[in-house]
Parts: sequence; structure tokens; C-alpha cells
Amino acid sequence: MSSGKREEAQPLATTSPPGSENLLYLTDDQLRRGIEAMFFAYRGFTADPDRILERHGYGRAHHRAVHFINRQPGTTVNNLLDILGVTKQSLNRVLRTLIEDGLVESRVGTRDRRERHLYLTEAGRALENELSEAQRRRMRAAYRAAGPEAVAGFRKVLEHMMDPELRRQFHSIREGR
Amino acid sequence: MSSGKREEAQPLATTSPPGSENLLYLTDDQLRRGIEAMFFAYRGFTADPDRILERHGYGRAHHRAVHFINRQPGTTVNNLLDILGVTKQSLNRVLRTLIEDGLVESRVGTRDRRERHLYLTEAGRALENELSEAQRRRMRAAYRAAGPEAVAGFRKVLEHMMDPELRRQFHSIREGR
DNA sequence: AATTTACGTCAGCGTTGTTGACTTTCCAAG
DNA sequence: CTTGGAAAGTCAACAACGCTGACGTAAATT
Repeated sequence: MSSGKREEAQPLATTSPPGSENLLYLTDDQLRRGIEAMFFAYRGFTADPDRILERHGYGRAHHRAVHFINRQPGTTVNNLLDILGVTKQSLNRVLRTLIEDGLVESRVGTRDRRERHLYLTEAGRALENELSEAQRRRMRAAYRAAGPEAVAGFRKVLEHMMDPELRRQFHSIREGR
Repeated sequence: MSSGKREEAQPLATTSPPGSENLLYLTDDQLRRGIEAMFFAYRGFTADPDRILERHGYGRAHHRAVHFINRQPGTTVNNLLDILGVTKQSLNRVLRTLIEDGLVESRVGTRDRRERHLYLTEAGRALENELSEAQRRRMRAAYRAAGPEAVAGFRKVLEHMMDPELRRQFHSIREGR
């Protein structure tokens, strides 16, 4: 298999465009490099929080919950389920430990008393900040090193990589309430 | 987005730069948006392969193994461990099923008979292509929609997000052998 | 009054990470 | 040549965190 140079080994190849325009950045090899870059970068992206979480006895699922509760204080369980894209059983396990440990407070809704509104406690905010701080530090370094135009491009590509539904949710997250 | 409001809710805030340059893209809020974009985009990034893998009864770990074996045919288990960043026990389980199912071939090393050199079989290449094809399709669409300059920026930021060691590995992956 | 919705929980399973203990193989020092 | 250690790989058991299914309860809706 290894023999030759080109990509001939691919039987179902979709290699070069037939119209053969000058879109070098769309070759299969460039796309593969992008895929690998995404893989390695995501590892870096989660490395710092992972270390912190381990010290506290939590996992990534806890991080995600804490992050989005901080982002939308008072959010309901159902809303969080939509954002995180997991089952309620899975989320519940995580939320239960966070509530037991006093990082998250669950208040029964006033308008609709079936709903539980979630808030970070002081301790919860402290953990969130520790995690976020570490992640922002890395992000800031990457942004700074790459420069503003690169950041704009980065954000643009990421947005187009999302599923349309997730993209809506991404845009529906705002400051404050 | 979020026009007027500040980020006063953070007690331990590291918000605005003291030197107060014009680096809008480095505000904590922009960084948080970037973090969330990464989160949602990665979901999209893995969504298509996940569906395919499920049909075949595999998981993401299988995808990663198949991907990098395809990328570096004849690679050893140890080399793969470095790239994937998991324990050999974890990788071994995945490799075993792939070998049993006839997607991967493991050849004892000639120079050092402790080593196993890994190759995709015809069936393995078929699966790799199916997965890669789906992922490349999404990547291509995102690249095309964002344009060449955005792609360059995307790649630049991702590179700076990697751990230095991972970045070296990223660059050490090449075509052919 | 009946149905639907929001939430919580129990039970059980699969993937994928972990550590610990073991075999086989290689190599170098005695 | 032998021996002891390092390296590559395998087996066993456990934990985190996804999943499905079933059930219960309270509250809103029809």
C-alpha cells in the first residue's frame, strides 16, 4: 500500500475538483489537516480544566453544567438539557452531586412550580471561575498569538461547523438572564 | 452581540485590560464566546462520524485509531499511544476488536519483534473512507462558507491552542510512510 | 376529569478512560 | 552465556458518563 506518493490508495476517492478551480484550501489533504488540527486543539482546549476538575473529583460533565448555569443563571433543567444534548438521567446524576456538594442551588419555579431554576452558589461561582479562568488563559494566549483577523476567521469557521440547531442555541445564549 | 452591558457579575473578575489597549477580541466575554463556539462546533464536528460508527457498532475511539493508522500505515502501538494520549490498555481494547473484525492487521516487527506494526485492511480502509468522507464533507462546507482567509485564521488559532508537545506531533504527521 | 409536561429516580447497559499485575522480547552488564 | 531491567503488549477490574426503559409525582393545560 505505502508505495506511491499520491493518494491513489483511496478507492472511493473524492480528491480533486473536476472543475479544478484554485481552491487549494479545499483539497482532501487540507481538510484532513483541519480535522486533525481540530482533534489536537480540542485536547488542549480541555486539558487545563480537566486537571482542575480532577483535583475536585469532578469530570467534564460537571464543567459543562457549571459553565452554562453560570452563563444563564436561573435556567431550567429542561433548557440545560437542550443545550448540553444529553439525557435527563445523565444530567441528573451530575446535577445531584453538584447540589449535594453545595455548588448549585435548585429553586422551585414561582410561575410554573414544576420547573427547577438553577443557580450557582458562592462556592459554585468560585469553581466556575477557576475553570473558566484557566480556559480563558489558554484561549487568550492563542488569540493574542494569532491576531484579530485570525480570530475572526476562527469564529467564522467554527460557526459553520455547527449543526444549524446548535448554532441557534449558540446565538441564543446571552449575558445576564 | 450583547451591546451595552458589562460583566460585573464576576467577583474575581479579570475583565478589562489595565493598559486598556484596543484589543476588543480579548475581552473575557469574547473569550467565553470562543469557548462556547469551540464546544458547539466540536459537537458538530463529531456528529456525522458518530452516526456512522453507531451503525457499525463502534465508538469514537475506534474512529481515532482507524484515522491515524490510515494516516501512518505501519505505525507501532507505542507511536499510536503518543498520538492518541490514552493508556495502552485503553487502546488495546479498541485495537483488539478492530483486529478481530478484520479492519486492522497487526504484524510483528521484523527488526524488533516486540513491536506490532498496524495496517488497515481493505475493509478498514472502506470504513475509514466512509468516516473521513462524512467529516470532510462538513469541513469542506464550513471552509467554503467561511472563505480562505477565515480558514487560515482558523488553523492559526487552533495551532496555538494545542499543547506544545501535541503541536509537535501534529506537525510530525505527514503523508505516505 | 383527563392528558400533557417537567422533573426526579431506579435499574441496567455500553464505551472508554483509568490502575495494577502479568508475559514476552530485547538488550546490556556482569 | 546468563541475568536483570526496560520496553511492548495483554488481561482484569474499576470509574465516569453517555444511553434506554420504566415509574412516580406534582402541576399545568385542555
